Amino acid sequence: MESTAPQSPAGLRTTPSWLLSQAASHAARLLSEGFAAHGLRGYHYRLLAALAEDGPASQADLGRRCAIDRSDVVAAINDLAGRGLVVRAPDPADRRRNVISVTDAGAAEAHRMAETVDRAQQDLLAPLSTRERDQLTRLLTRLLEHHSRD
Amino acid sequence: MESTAPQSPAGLRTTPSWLLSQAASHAARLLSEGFAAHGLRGYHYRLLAALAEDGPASQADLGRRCAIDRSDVVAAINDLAGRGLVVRAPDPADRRRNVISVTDAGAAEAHRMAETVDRAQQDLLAPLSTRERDQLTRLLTRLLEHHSRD
DNA sequence: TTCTCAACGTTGGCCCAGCCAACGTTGGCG
DNA sequence: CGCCAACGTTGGCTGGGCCAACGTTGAGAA
Repeated sequence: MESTAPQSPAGLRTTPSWLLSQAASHAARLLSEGFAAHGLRGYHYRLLAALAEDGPASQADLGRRCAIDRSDVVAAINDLAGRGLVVRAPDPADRRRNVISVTDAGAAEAHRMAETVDRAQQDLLAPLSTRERDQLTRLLTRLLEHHSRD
Repeated sequence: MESTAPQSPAGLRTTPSWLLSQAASHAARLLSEGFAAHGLRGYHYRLLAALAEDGPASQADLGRRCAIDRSDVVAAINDLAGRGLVVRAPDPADRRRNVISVTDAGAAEAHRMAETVDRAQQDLLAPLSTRERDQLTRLLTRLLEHHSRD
């Protein structure tokens, strides 16, 4: 009885929602292992990448761009600023706001982390051919488009 | 500038791991909304379904079958037993163990919840054709097979 | 102008899922 | 008999996400 697979009930195991959640959890593990090597987490990268791509922004803006609650942005920016990857400065034009900008070190780190992310994708998709990867991406994109009509 | 999508940096938005996690989170939301109508949660259903499918088992066994930590099984079985969906009895053959069995009410509830799960799959996959659903399932299964070589 | 209301950053807290350590109890094997 | 493993149970920790409240600041209405 030392059988192999300790998974869920058969009924669930073949269910698309279950497959999705399992696959997502493998992906998350790969990613967070990669991020850990940088001493950072997923949301740090999201913020850093958003800043590197679209330029400086207020914390609230950043939160909206990255779908991170503004209260959580505070702590994450503290971390990034503490490492010199990002600078927090009061906005002279609106004293309610802080302007967050990437430093050179931050841009470099963002670039390195992007490579880490790429490697994780390779690992994740290893068993699939290029064509199949495209298929998967296309299907998932269709799903998301449909389900994010607000 | 009231633009529509408040998502992640462009670099991530097209990344398979990101697509997966987003799709999985939609799926999880659909499922947990469905489960909420039964006053239960996902892990309750996993346990109940495993019991209904494969018959009575000890808590440790159940945990292994469903990939739920044995400490979490305790509370979940408490809930299920409190609702009369399940019975916890000492195993006469091994006094370390409890034997958990579904009651008739439990079997009925499991059946109803399975229908709820089915509906959630329909909602989730609504934008895809039958053929595409099969493709998606096949691709995800391949991914999981590859990544769960222990 | 003054009043009112919204947005900002920040603190603190809650919830959910998953994981792990520890304990006393019990069984099986050397 | 003695040791070790498995059991159920308690308690606690982590990571991620969400929400409420507060004092500050800006902007539009009366």
